[in-house]
Amino acid sequence: MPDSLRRAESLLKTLVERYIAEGHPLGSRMLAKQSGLDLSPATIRNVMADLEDMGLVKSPHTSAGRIPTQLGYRVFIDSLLTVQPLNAEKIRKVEGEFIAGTDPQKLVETTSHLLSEVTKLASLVVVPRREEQLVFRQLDFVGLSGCRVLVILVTEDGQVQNRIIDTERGYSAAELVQAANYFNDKYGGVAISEVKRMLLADMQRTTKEMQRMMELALEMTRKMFVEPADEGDDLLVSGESNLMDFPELGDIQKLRKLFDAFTAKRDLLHLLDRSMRAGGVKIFIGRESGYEALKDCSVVVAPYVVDGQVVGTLGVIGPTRMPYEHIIPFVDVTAKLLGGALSSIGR
Amino acid sequence: MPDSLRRAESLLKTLVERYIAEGHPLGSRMLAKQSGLDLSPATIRNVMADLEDMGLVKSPHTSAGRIPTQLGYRVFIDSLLTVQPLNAEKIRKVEGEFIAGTDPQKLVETTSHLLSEVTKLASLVVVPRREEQLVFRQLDFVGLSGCRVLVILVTEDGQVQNRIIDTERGYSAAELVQAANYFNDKYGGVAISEVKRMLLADMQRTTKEMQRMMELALEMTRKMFVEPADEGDDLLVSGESNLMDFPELGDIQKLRKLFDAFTAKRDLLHLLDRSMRAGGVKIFIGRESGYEALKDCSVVVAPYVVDGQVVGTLGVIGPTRMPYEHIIPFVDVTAKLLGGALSSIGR
DNA sequence: TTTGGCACTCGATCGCCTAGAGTGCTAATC
DNA sequence: GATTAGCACTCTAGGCGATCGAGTGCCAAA
Repeated sequence: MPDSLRRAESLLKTLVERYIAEGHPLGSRMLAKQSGLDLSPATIRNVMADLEDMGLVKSPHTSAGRIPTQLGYRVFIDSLLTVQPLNAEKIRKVEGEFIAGTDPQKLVETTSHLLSEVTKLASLVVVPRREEQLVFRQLDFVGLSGCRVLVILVTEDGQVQNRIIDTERGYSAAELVQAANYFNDKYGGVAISEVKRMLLADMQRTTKEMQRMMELALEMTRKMFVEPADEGDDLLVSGESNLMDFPELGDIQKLRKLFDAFTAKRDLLHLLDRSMRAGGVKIFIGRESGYEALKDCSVVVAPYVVDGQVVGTLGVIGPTRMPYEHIIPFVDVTAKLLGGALSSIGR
Repeated sequence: MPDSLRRAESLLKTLVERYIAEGHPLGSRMLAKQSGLDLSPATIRNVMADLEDMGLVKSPHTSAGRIPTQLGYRVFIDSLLTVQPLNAEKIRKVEGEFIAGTDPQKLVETTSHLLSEVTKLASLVVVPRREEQLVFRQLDFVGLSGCRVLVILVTEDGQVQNRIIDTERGYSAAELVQAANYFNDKYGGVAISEVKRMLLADMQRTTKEMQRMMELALEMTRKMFVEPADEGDDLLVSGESNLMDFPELGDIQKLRKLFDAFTAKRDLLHLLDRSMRAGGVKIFIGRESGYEALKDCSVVVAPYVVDGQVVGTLGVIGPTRMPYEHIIPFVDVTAKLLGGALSSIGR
């Protein structure tokens, strides 16, 4: 019966919409009025019973109307949601935040704040530190006290990483410059991962003639490249405290778990990594994320693309009951804008 | 009557101690047992009435025993507290965290985590970015796409700051190297604030002969140095979620205000700045901090010293009811250790 | 000065009740 | 056969009152 099915869908839609907007369970009476279907509460009740059998809605208790289940949200989002396109003015305003001439780090931070500011949720941005995608540009050695040397690594996209390392012996400023030059000539423009491999190979067959200068360069760069640099990607979170405004997260215990997840980052990073492959916006509802701490939350994320390559992911996290129709397009355009801004730095 | 006064003090001391430990208001009966003074509850009640008159204790309601007031805590800390010295083993363990060969940024982050980890409170560390104290060491220019140049600034203490700037025209790699050399020779070892001043002066009297090379160096460094760099000091907060475990901060509204203060940072920075001058550990109890959001919190901070100069402040923030006798010495040694570790990098 | 005694206050907890919202089922209606 | 009205039932929220226990303040005795 496609007719009664359509009706059920329509009712589910208004139920989810109203629930998202108000936060109260919806009774048959209310739903009859809101639906615009001109049905009596009794009929609505029958439909709701069916929806409950299908696992799309549930009631918190006997006399309390219905709220969507996780599955209900899923169906709503997948086939019932009518996304509100951002109006041009708003896009313009957001675009203005991505001022061109800034370095990647700043750009990513701005994006993170923008996301949480506009959505009033917590925002997540994965900062790509994945070496596979970075291309080596330049290295600098700066002698510090004793045998310590500060190594500064610049990649093609303008990221700067630095690290202090201990060397076997002290080196003069001239030696350091020479070593850096040697290194830069040899490896400039090579992917970091490749540099790593070449270094390892070079270390094996260090012949006498290259010894002098290589020795130094190798010693220092080994520590920089080969030893585990920073634990891979990094995650930027902001607007966490926005989540405290939602009554469904009012339980301090839940909140604590959530905040701990923000600081631990590991699980979240893994979650965001999963959505790197997919093309557009991806949504995890409640337990779909696979993490207990997020069971009352939804995560809306989109990968962003620099020079045709997916390099990172960004998105927001909030209560399951969030205004998806606004959040989804916003996350979408933000990802595109960030990708664009980052691409323009590279070249 | 010094005798009855001593008694009152002793009672206040045990009251504060017990209250810090248990969190419940203390009644006369309980206090009589705990005090070890061999007095009847009735007598205790009289003393408590006096203490209440003095504004040192109060009762939440008529039949609920007494808790310390802000003033009570103050008196307790100033003259009654017996600080527990850290045992040698613990110091050793903490010392181990300050591995020598790391850069300042990492060191400060480690300290921040250590503080919150050990105290189970939220930790605060002011990262010194104050230019007055930084000494210029080296500059690098890395050409990016178009007219964009990445400027990398290294200071004597091994800090690295970088910034992308837009220039008037594109420069060749050789030009960039030359300009950097020129700049490094001229300003190496000079305090940043001094570099700024000299730059401003030089820009005025740019004579022809220096023009060639100066022009470039000036253009780029003007943006780096003269335009407001990063908004001054930065504040590192960690372990915020520890605060959610305290029932006295169980009110979501309060918590929200507190967390907002952490992200806003401005007020906190100002507060920590105030304690830069003072020598040792400084304690702000409740409203003493002057900020509404902190009215139920205490802040324990100590400045840290690098090469004889106070450069920053660190500490913890938690509920007024915190175990001061452990927190205070811990903050104290942490400040000393961080100062020491940072000094050893400088030279 | 200390203490015992006593009246009093107040919060917390429990049980009870009611009002209201909403359901599910059955029988009547279209 | 689908829809609806009617009705009994369930459950929550909130108010009311009683009781209990912890603790105070004060007074009079020791």
